Amino acid sequence: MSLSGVGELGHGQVISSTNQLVGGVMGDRRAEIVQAAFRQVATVGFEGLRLREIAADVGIDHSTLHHHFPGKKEIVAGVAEYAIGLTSDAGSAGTLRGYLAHLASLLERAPEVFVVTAELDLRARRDPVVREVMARHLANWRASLRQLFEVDGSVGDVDGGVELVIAAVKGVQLAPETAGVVFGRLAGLLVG
Amino acid sequence: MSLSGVGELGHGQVISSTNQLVGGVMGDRRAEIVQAAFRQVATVGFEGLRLREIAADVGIDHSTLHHHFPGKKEIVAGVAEYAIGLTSDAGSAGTLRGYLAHLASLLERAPEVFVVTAELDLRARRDPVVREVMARHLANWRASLRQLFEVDGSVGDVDGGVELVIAAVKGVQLAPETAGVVFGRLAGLLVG
Amino acid sequence: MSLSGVGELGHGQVISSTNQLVGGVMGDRRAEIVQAAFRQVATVGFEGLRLREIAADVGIDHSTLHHHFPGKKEIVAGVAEYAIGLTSDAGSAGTLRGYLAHLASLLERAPEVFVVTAELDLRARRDPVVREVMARHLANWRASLRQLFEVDGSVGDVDGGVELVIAAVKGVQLAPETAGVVFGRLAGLLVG
Amino acid sequence: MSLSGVGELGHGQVISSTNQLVGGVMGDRRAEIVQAAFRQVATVGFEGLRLREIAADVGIDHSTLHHHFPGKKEIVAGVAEYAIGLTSDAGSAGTLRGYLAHLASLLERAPEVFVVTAELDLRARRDPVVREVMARHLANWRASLRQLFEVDGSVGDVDGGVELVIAAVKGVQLAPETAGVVFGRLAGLLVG
DNA sequence: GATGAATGAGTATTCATTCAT
DNA sequence: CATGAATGAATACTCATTCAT
Repeated sequence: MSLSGVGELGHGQVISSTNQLVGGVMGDRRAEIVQAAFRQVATVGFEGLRLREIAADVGIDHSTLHHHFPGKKEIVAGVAEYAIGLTSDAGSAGTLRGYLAHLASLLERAPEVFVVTAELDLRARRDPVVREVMARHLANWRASLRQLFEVDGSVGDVDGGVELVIAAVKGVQLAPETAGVVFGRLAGLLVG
Repeated sequence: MSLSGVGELGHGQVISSTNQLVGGVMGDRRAEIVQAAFRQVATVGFEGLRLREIAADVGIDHSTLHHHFPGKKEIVAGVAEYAIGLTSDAGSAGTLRGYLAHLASLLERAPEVFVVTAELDLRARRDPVVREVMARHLANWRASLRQLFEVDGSVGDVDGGVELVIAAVKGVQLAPETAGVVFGRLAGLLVG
Repeated sequence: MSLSGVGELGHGQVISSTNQLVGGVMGDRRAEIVQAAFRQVATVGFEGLRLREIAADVGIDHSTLHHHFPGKKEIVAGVAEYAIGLTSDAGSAGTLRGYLAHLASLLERAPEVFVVTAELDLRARRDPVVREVMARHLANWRASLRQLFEVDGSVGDVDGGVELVIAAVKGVQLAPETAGVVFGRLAGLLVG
Repeated sequence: MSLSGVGELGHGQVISSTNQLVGGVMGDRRAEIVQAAFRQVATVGFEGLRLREIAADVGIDHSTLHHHFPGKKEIVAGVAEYAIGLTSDAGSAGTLRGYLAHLASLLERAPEVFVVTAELDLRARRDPVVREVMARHLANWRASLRQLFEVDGSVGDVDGGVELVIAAVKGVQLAPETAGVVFGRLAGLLVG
């Protein structure tokens, strides 16, 4: 994998050629809209997400959004897909310690990714589409982590370890400044 | 401690005589309103919090809310104070293992407390009043946990352990079904 | 007459023994309320007149106002009666020049009296009660002025002179800083 | 000058091509809205000005108003600009007597123009935007009148005369039926 | 007389969405 | 594709008034 893409979250840029967000190659405008929405969510949450702001950010009229997406729901779904795409490539780190270090670095470089993920976790409780996306993501995440534990030759309760890592990562999302010490302690406890 | 009060979160009930939310004994109606708002947030989030719904839940006209609270902001602040009051009595558990067991039980009995806390964590990013309440709560939480670690005679990185527990609890808030295994693993790692 | 009473417009004071505003000797509280309302109108106009502000100014609960006045309409009527009482004693000045000098002085000492009168002139267009009060006041004013013209031995169009004085006074109400020059020119033209 | 435009204040009509209210050619809808608001103010004052009524008068949904104006404040500002535009062409009358005759005629044909001006004079005390518009208008008015006095070869206190005319016009605004006699007397006194 | 709780009609404003051009 | 006009339901908040205590 590569968490490449994160670095290109700048304003107005187009995501990579792998942006198959809603079932096909996404047009430039669609990608721009999703990314603008992503930035909005990172700033004001889903609570403050406004189509007019998204449109203004992209530089088009707000009614033009409906030429690219049927409605707000679909844009939110696009944000969910996009956000998990930015964190889902966990496996390639090789070791648990490497993975945690990678996450800590990402938290520092692009904390908004984790903020949006936290927003999505909450929204998933009410929005079936987001719930489905997040469930899929969680399954992948669990599988990746289990593999990592096995590679590490970790003994003991693997399932518990996996869930603990997931919980710690989620819990650290909203307080990035504690990421270093939390991941450090976690790695110390899990892999010695 | 005692997380008493949690069990009485039922619809329309009045909280106990210790409900000193804003610096004095809160009137019955004010408490009812805050609790109704709390329930609403647990269900639809701050995103979906509507004064009309709160009023309907309490059984009064929505304009009467403004007789008790100046506006929505103050009700939200009341919810924040109320919610942290329900989880802040951590210290009395005696041991870290006991504390985690207690939290697991609470998560099962009253998961909405944790959902609201997660909502508050996100809202704190935009709402200075909520941010202040949550910061105060976090400071107390840290102090309680540090004490718990010392009582346990825990060796090693106490600060890291405290932050790890906090992160794990926050991370588990949104997936209560993993609480048992996560807390079990965590206790196993931290206190042997 | 005497425009005495103007000096007693201070906060909370009771108006003179002639305060037969709505048909009887006005109780202290009623007078306080009317005067507080008068001050409010001088500041924020009828547009911004709020019963709660009046009550707060008097120092009572806003619902208590309805023990003294049936409703807002009646308080407004009281303000109208009170305001014209403060300017209606025109005749005693002896000469037109003296009267105009007197008005200029009053405009300087208590400009709010004229502001409220202007508000009343506009409100009279929509409020029959105020209209009736102002019509009565205008009739008295005309009679007083006509007498003044006759005493002065003024020749020429007396009616025109009277109406011109009234118009000039009304026109100057909202720009008190021009009162001196306007009244000076007017006196020069009318009485040589 | 020409106070043309006044005659076209009828319901729903579009003002002439010279309606440069906010610095450019105003869209038809914006002009319609301002004119409807103007009519409302003439009838019920700023005190009774309601966006819903304006919208109903224009024949659009009340939320559509916000597509053309950010809020009520801006509509009020538009009314101020519009109203002074209807009376600001004073200078072209040639003589003071001609000017006063013109005003008397206008007062008879379109008294609402003067009612709104009186409302604006009062509102200017609380609304900075309106205050600025009215101050500008007053300065122009004074300059026009001074010019008129000079053309007439008027002797004596020109400034006093100008202020007296202004006061008389303002004072007559609320009692149009006295306009004839007041202006007649005024002309008699000022230009013999 | 006085108070606090409650009401309900009303008020500007917001916002996703639709539609004709 | 894109725009601007328009919509209508929703939203927090206001305020005079009523009523039980």
